[in-house]
Amino acid sequence: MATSTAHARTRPDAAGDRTTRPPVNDRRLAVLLGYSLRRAQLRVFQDFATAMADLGFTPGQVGALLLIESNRGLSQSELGAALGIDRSSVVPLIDRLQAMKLVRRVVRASDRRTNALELTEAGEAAVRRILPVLERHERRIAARLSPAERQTLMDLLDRVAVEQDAKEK
Amino acid sequence: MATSTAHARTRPDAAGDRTTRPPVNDRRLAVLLGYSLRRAQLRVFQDFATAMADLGFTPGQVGALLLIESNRGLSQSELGAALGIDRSSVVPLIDRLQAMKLVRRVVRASDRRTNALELTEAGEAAVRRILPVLERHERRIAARLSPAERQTLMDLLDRVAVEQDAKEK
DNA sequence: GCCGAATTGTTTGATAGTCAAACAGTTTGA
DNA sequence: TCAAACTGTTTGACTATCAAACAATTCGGC
Repeated sequence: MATSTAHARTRPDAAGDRTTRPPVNDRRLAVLLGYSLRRAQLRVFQDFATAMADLGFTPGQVGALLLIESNRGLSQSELGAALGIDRSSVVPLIDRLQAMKLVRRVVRASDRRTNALELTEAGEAAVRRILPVLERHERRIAARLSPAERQTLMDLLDRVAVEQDAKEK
Repeated sequence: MATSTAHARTRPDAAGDRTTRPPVNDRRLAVLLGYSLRRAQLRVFQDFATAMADLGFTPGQVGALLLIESNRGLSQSELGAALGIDRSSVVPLIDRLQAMKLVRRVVRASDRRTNALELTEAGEAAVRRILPVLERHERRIAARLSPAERQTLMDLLDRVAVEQDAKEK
């Protein structure tokens, strides 16, 4: 799958299926929720990543921009927690966005340890450019779902994502 | 989230919420299917990875073992395609499993280019050890779902994972 | 049969993403 | 006042991944 785009097969019939290519047997994995989850997530992420790459952004950068837009003055640690990455990983991420003139690090007088993150004018413009691309992405991946099914899916996923309440047994 | 386990906050009230810590605002992301998907997948994968680590395996190794078990004589390229990784990445994966004496590379007379992958006795024993752990993992992540809901979730996910039929517009 | 094209496994970089640990500056609470 | 905690940062290591090139082997059209 990942290589199919990289390798341009020239032979007419060898591209996908040799006369009778037996598909790989999944039976041990196919019963697992995590298996379906992984495949769906892979496809969605792929679509998301290429859609954002067209705009010149990585998925992480888009997440950061959208979170800063909705949380002006967010600190780098808070951003990292929200993105699920270490705060030391936030540094180069913001470095890059700052070099692109999309994000500012503002020193706040009330607490000189933290950097309050803000979007610049160009950053807000970038978000406005991102939103419609995001909507098209969403329509694309939910193309085979009715609105009700889409809502059901999100509800069930959120239920799965809930942390187990410290019952580790 | 990832850091919450690494950092042991000792201060009683600073652990989760300073008196009124405003939770990070998600509004732009929370409407996206991919967002729910990512969080659920992260939690499931975490559970899976730690469960398998207890057995001494990485997720990739478990996938390889289960696929070889269900497809005796699989080639490395086919395995890579099934796992969604490049065939060059399969090499060290199988190297490791072979060093553990769980997998054999068999040269087939019919095609001396390919390696037919097979489980050893120890490999089959490993699979037998893995299966119940897999079942417990599955029960854990589906704990908040009824059997019907679990089935619905898998069906919807499989529908999302379907490749878009070459309509790239 | 012959020979160019394709396939397979492999090696060798290169890249990206992540964390852990240590640090200095700053704030906080007893 | 001062030890403990928090913040951003740097550095180093590690993992996972791919791309490209290679030799050995097979295949298909002529």
